[in-house]
Amino acid sequence: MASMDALSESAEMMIKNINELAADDKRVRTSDLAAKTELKPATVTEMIQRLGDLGLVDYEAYHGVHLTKQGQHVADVIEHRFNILERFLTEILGVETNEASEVACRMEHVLTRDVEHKLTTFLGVDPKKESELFCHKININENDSPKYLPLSNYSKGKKGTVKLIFEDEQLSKILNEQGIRPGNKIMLKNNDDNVYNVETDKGNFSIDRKTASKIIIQN
Amino acid sequence: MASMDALSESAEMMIKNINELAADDKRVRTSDLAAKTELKPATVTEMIQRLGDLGLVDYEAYHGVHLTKQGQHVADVIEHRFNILERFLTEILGVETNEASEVACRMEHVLTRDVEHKLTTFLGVDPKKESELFCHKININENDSPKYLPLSNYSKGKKGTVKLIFEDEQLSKILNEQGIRPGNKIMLKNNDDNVYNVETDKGNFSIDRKTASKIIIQN
DNA sequence: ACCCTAATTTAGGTTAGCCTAAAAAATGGG
DNA sequence: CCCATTTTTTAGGCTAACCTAAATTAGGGT
Repeated sequence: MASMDALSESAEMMIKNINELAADDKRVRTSDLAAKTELKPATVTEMIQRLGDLGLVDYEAYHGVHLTKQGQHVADVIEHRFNILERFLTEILGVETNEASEVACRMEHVLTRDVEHKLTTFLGVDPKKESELFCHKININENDSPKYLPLSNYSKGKKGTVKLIFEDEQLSKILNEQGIRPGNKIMLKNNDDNVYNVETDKGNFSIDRKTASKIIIQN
Repeated sequence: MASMDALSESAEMMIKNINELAADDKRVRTSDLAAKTELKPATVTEMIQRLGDLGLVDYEAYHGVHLTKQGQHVADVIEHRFNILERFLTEILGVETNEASEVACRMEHVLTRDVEHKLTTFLGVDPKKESELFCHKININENDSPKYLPLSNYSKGKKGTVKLIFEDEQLSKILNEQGIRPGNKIMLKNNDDNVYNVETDKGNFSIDRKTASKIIIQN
């Protein structure tokens, strides 16, 4: 199977265009591809022959092309990458439509699966839907998923980084001064049911359980 | 003047590498470029001769190259594009460093000025600093500043509506319970470089910068 | 000052991706 | 069912970006 990453931008664009011209299951004609890509017919012929050799299209001389299952998969991935990039550029950055679609069309060829997946998550699309595009499931975030726990749930000796503090400003300020502020590393030295002894870069100190439950730590 | 957009990825990479090897004002040697780019010396010679013809480097046979003012400008733009792309990929999307830097290295060549500028604003770098790179100032975002910004980029007292939260389910859930969920209104009460104090309908709390950068607010 | 080695360039080859012009195949109207 | 027109392919050429091998230049040691 021809790996996606091996394909040139030109080859990927050709596959994309074949896909976009394929109404029903009809074969796509050389001249239509030439018109859409703004390439000369001879160039298109050359390209689709190469894609045929790679098993990405079913090419028959004088009778156009049709995406193979493999080719269709490539087209789907590229289309999805284009869509999320375009959405990111317009919805998040506020780039004007035409420019967004040009830039997305260049960027779609250099995304990796992981970046694609994370950008998809960022935009709020169900990543499960997306990952169906891939034969073998990807579980990118399974191993490295951070664990967020309230300090009150931490076990002795565990180290982590303060992530959030749910509290009024006053307490926040006090904790702050003791080195318990979002972004700082702390370590739970030991605790009993009511008192949590913590080490921060400012030294050691103790917190009651209720307060500890409002300090969220990421390990 | 050779327009940036006319340069191939290879040519831009060569300029980037010349820039990175240029200590003080010393001329950069062919062999050092060959080592860094993993190209053969003959290929490097060919390239830098072409860049010389374009007026981007000052090439003297057997005596290496030096970026011209024009070439330095190209290098600065590319470096900046790389930096913001890398920051976006790691800080916002959470892409792992090595992969982020590879992807950024491919994407840096297809960004437009407008996208570069808007991404810079999104990441919270002073766009004035950036625009010094360009001979003629661009004021793209002065009127139409993007509607969506990470919380980390908000200014004190500013109110907005939570739009997206990019994070794993666990953190999402925690934020949710505190009133930080898409659709809810929040207000940034104040912040310093690392800690953001936010008011929601559930009360006040504090967030670290990295987390704040993943909460996208619409004003 | 001279020579030897390392660095560099030149010469010539390859491939992908474009082109034009000419040849070949399909197709449809009479 | 045939041939004129359109479509497609083949043939041959070009450039950028890579390569190897051979020729050339630079520079340090004696």
